Amino acid sequence: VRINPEKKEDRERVAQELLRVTLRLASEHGFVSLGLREVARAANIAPTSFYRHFADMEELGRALIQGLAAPFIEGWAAPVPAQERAEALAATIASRALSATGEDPELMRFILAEERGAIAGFRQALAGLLSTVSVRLKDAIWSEVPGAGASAEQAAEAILVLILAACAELLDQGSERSRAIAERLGAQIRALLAGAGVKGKP
Amino acid sequence: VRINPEKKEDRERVAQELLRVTLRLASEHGFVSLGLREVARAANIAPTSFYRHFADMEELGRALIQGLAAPFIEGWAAPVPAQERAEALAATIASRALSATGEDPELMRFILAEERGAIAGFRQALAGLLSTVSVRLKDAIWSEVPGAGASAEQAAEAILVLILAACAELLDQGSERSRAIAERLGAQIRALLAGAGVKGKP
DNA sequence: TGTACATCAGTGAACGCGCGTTCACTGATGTAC
DNA sequence: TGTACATCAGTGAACGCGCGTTCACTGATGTAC
Repeated sequence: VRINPEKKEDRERVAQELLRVTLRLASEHGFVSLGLREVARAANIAPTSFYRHFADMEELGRALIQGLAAPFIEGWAAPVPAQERAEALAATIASRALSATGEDPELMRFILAEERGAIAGFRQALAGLLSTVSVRLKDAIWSEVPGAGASAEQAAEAILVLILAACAELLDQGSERSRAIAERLGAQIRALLAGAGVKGKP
Repeated sequence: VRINPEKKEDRERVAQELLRVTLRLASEHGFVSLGLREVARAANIAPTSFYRHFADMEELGRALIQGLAAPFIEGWAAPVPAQERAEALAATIASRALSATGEDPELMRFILAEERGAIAGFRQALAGLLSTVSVRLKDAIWSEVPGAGASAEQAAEAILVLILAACAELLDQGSERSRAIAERLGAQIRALLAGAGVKGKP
């Protein structure tokens, strides 16, 4: 029994719509407050049709993390040709995260909220995704400062935390303060790297 | 019409019980998922009795922030005799925040979750409470490093962000890793202060 | 001191409503031969 | 090519349930005189 690619596309489109609609509603009331009927209503499907895609809201939440949050976050630390210096990598990740916040604020709100939220499984999943970013940063510092040791990891983790905080502030403050937020983040990152033994531009 | 202090105590006791019970349930399912009946049930009062204390869950949430979160957070930066050095102040705030996390994890979870959560009013209220901590830290840096300028504020805000992230990790990791978390936080703070021009212990 | 009245936290009954879930059905599409 | 069957997303009706809220009442306590 082969599958019609056209029908498969239809099915996928509805599932994606459920995910996007959930992000929109979650940015207003919070994911845990959402009900199956509320989401189905916003996606223009019958409540019972929800079950054709997800067993319940928890499964939908997991799909959100694996299907939308994961590529979103992994994109921040995606490789860039000819960029091996740790400070430049940190600046790139920061810049990408801030841009991503502007491009998909609802997804960013979901990530920031659930990273600190009450659902332990979501916290763990998001921590895992975010750790791949800080690990990449740590490796860059490590290779640049041979004797860095644990301080490379501490610095990398601190930088990621500062980046997320800046994204959270950007979400609330609006884009008119985005310049100030980006500059402050840059200064914080440079201070941290200096403290970890990474020298700035000569 | 004077008020019987004994009755007033009773009333206050029930209200406090509602707040504590809400914190407990919120740490399990998230504040926005809680219903009035669920909270009343856990506090052993009839659903209708809830209205004797709060108009709705939103008002209870505001009381949580003003009544429990505010003194909790303000305690971190409470003055200590003979402690003017910025690095020592930062270490004190960090230590107090980590201890507070161990002593009242449910309140800490609430603060961390709602600081990033979907309710804008809660985010703003908590940001205001937390900013008093970073302002105190900024002042200490400022008075110690006269030429610090904006970098004092940037460093103070970064330190607070790192402290909160450490508390979040402590909540999840359990107390067996508390030593490692505290030491990493200390190293991150020292690195940041060094980058902001604050010299470590001579 | 006694009596009448006011205050107020707590409560049970009752309401209308939206929820999650089940079920049997439709209709479009694909497969077998 | 035509016919019979399989698959499957979508749906409306229906269910039992818990929700938020209103109302009138109780009973303990305080106040007035």
